[in-house]
Amino acid sequence: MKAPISFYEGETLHIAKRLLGQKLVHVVDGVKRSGYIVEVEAYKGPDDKAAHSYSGRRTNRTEVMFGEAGYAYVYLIYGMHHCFNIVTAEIDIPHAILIRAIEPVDGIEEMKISRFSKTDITKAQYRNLTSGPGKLCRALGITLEQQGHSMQRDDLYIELVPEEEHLSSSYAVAAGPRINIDYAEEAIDYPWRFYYEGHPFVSK
DNA sequence: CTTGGGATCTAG
DNA sequence: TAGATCCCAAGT
Repeated sequence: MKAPISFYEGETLHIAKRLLGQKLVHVVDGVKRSGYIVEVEAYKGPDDKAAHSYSGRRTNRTEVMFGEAGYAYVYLIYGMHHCFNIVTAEIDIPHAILIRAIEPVDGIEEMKISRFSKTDITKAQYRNLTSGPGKLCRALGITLEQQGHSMQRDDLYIELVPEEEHLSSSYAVAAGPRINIDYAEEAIDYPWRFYYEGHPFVSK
């Protein structure tokens, strides 16, 4: 079942934790690519110094964060990598959740091609398929084209995972400080990164 | 128009 | 551990 808009409304930290174990789906050329979410980070502007929407900074790039929940916020970083976020909370509250890692499920061969241009890869390469925000975007075929897209589309959505196949029953949820936000002063230590402890696809 | 910097990844 | 590589936003 596709996660409804209401899934993304409410308290961002709760939504972040609820996203763990759900399936992120992107359909490319009619082929479904997906993975279980195993690592996320919450960004809560305008008060969060790590957020692009800090202090209400509203630009073409960040505009979507100020809109309603359940939309994709995609941006390019370091000139070459894409990062995929989902907007949460109410209108004018510019929160978003960065998806940092997934465990591959559907379309694995297609993801291998997108990442390594071949399907014959080593174990180490397989572990690197989707274990980071830039890597998973590359694998899923997410680019700036998806910026601002609704998560209710037929080709981009979260699929709610039935309780019995949920990773949360096998892994403990850990919380810790977010990665690479050393400029964020007092927000550096906020424990807004959530992940499955010991899961092989968690970054780093 | 110019400039500085960034929620990363890979290779060596 | 450095280098790739370029959008984005702020300032002139």
